[in-house]
Amino acid sequence: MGRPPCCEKTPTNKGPWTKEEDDKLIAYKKAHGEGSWGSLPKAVGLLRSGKSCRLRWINYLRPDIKRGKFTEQEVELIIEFHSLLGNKWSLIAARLPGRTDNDIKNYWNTHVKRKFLNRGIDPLTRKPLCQLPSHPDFSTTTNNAAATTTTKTHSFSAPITRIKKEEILEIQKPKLERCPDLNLDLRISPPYQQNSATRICFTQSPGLQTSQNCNCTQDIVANNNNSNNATAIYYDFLGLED
DNA sequence: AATAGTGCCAACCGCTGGAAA
DNA sequence: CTTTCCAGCGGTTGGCACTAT
Repeated sequence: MGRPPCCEKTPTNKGPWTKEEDDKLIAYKKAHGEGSWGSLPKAVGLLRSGKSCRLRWINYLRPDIKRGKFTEQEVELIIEFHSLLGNKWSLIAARLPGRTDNDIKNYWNTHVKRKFLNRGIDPLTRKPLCQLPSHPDFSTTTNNAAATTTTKTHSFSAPITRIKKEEILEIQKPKLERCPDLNLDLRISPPYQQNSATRICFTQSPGLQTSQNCNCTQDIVANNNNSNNATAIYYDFLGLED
């Protein structure tokens, strides 16, 4: 019953790839392009699983892979996209040409994450560690209702808390003081708006030049002149507005 | 020079969702 | 509808390279 396997299950090699294995895989991909990873090892003559071949190709052998250190610009983008997308490494990688999800994940875990932790900031929530339930100091900060509420709803509605770019870059310098007096809530879903006429301006999302592409300001003026109460709300997705 | 500690990254593991039978 | 396979993804690990003592 069910779908038959596309290929035989044979014992496979594990561990680091040899030059010969790489060459075989590259030659096959050059000749055949995209194909079934399941049947590829047998076709190529490799004692590897299709999964292993796919990983090796995507993370290392692909011709468009960019190797070497991440530039400052790339690091900024990673931080920005991570604040927006979370640990969706493949989505972040799709926005950084030549970089793989594995690369980005490794870079995040070995560089950026530690820098957040050094500053006493939870890398995932951007909240001070002392405000997290698992933190020893948490009980001392939970005396008010706001502190005890764990918000799982993410919204772009203002007021959005901002992490300034300088703030993030500053993370590279380890500091001793912890739990800075910052509200670092991340809000990433469209807001609920009672007023259906309210519009959202997305032009401050990465890659768009606000001044060139956004005409919300003019619209507001026009709408106000027409006295129909419509408003445009600006959301800085990543809280990085200077 | 030897050893221990740390950082980095390639590769593996396990899970999930979609497609096929 | 159920079962199975496969591709893709995120988390984790093993081992090499480098640095500090």
